[in-house]
Amino acid sequence: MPPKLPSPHRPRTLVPIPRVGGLDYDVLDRLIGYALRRAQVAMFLAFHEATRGLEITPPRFTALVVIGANPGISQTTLGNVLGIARSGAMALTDWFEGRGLAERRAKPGDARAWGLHLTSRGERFVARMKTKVVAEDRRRAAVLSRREREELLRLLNKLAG
Amino acid sequence: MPPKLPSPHRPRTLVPIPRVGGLDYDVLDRLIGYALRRAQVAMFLAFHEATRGLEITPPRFTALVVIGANPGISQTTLGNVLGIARSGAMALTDWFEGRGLAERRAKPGDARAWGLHLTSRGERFVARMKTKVVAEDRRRAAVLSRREREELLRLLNKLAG
DNA sequence: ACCGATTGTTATAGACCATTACAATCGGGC
DNA sequence: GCCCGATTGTAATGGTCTATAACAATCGGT
Repeated sequence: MPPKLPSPHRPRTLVPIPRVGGLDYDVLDRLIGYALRRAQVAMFLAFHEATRGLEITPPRFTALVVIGANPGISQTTLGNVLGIARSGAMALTDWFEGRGLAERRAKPGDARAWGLHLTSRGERFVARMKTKVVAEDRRRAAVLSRREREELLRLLNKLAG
Repeated sequence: MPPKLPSPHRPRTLVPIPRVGGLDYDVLDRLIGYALRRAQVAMFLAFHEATRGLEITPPRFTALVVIGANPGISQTTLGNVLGIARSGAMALTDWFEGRGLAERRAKPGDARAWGLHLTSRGERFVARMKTKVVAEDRRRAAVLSRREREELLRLLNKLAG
């Protein structure tokens, strides 16, 4: 058997959080936080599956979508949207520029900040990504009825504040 | 102003994922995965708040609860429950032993595996933790009605598979 | 014109987790 | 009773993600 090639990027969690038979979960079964975590890992793995080979992670996906929908956005704002520090937003931006997906352009009226924009290659890439990710999200959520899905979205957003 | 002491352990995300006004979220608003992530971060921060000073993270909490409810469980099984590799389960166990919360005991009938058990100090610690975490989970979920909470739990578990 | 705030940047450190390799032990088939 | 593949715990290593701190350039209000 040939040696396994190292994956170019690895999801941080590789396996779903299982429900081990015959085990007492005690209070965990009553915690929304725990159920949330399990569901999130499941959806994350689906995401990773859908974007296989694209080297895309959830933060990268979110960032690209946000840049695409809000051209000229600053790195600081991008960081705020993602809930990460500015240095992290910068690392993301570097990564995008390194692959020709997005670029920094001078911002008229403020010489400190850059405005972020997708390249045309980035536009195509994001469009393809969105299709795949949305399809996978739908597919994974297909265990729920349309009504349940709407309800879940509503409850989650309420919870997120 | 006195220099800020380094926190003994830092949550990986320090701020909630906000909803930035005037921003176009494009397709993100329709993705369950994204809503899930936002809700999870919010609950995680609440968790971190509730366990302030205890140096407890969600995996540590889960592990201690599971050990408490299933004394004699092996490290490998613990890893499976958490969805992490054996080496990670071992690091957790070391951490617990280092603080006198849990211990490895020889397992009758299998000289390879250890059986994990809470110490009496661990028992008290877990009891206190459970109280705090459950209370905080309830408090945070109080934006939902009882009926909504039940429904959310059901939908999340369905999604997690 | 000055001064506090903001922006991007760099360097550094820490937490978390997987991978790999290894030794001891187990257990089923012969 | 012995052998061999599977399992368990362990140690060493590396990668990824993110925060923190410090810095220079720039902005903007007083």
